[in-house]
Amino acid sequence: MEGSSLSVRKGAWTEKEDTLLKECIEKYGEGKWHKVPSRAGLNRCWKSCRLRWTNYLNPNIKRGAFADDEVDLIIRLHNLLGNRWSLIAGRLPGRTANDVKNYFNTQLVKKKVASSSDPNPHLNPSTPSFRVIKPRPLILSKNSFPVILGEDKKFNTTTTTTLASNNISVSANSDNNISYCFPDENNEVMWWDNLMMNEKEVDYLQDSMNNFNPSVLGDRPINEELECSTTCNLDEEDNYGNLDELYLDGELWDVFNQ
DNA sequence: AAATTATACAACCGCCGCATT
DNA sequence: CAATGCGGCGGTTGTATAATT
Repeated sequence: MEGSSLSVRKGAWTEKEDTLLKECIEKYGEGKWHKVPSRAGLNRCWKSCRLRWTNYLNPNIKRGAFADDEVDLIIRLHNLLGNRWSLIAGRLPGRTANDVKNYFNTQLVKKKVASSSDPNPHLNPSTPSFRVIKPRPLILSKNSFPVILGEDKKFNTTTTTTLASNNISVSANSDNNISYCFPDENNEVMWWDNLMMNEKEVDYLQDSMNNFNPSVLGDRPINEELECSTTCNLDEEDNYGNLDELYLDGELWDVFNQ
């Protein structure tokens, strides 16, 4: 079993141990955690070292109470992603997955249980938005995947299209990598537009607005685990494309024969 | 003031996915 | 293809501190 050596220390870390670990990371950098205990001279398992660094010693960690906007974002992302704390924390600069998980379990679960009359709809289990929206399998057919390109050159309106029976927001970058998300039962897909974009995506979107490429759609939320890519023949006249190939998670879908 | 209970969060554990051999 | 190791994740527990009785 991992980390079960009898001589390995457990429990709270001492200042001395913290110092040794910090010096080790500063010298060798993050990674190669299995080497850290010997390198640092610590009688700890590598997992304990890694956890101590990622959840506590890392200087990038943000301390203090969660701000209102952070709490709101946690709730919204949890509604979308469920208990995928690392993904949620990834959208909260300086916050660790452990922090987010602890906060949610100690602060928000209590409210969730006790607040059916909560005015905040995201804390009220009786509202639809309280539900966790889980990714659904895609079923595509030729007829349901007619057009995904063009439509708005200035990115100032929503670009959606109909895939199968769902309205799914789609985005594509210059490499024809297309991302999409599912709407909730109220057909709302907009709320996390900006929240779900990282700096690279924002930069890309702004760059795209200045130099329109017809194979690019208005940027939409990205589900990081459900990404598809396509190759298309583009009709330059009307900016509408004909789908040639569609890949979902690396698997080719024969969209014209379904 | 002491005992008890509740809370916050640090830390551990087992499992899983991926890369390498 | 199977075995192995590494790194990471989420669930859960442990413990220090605060609040309450």
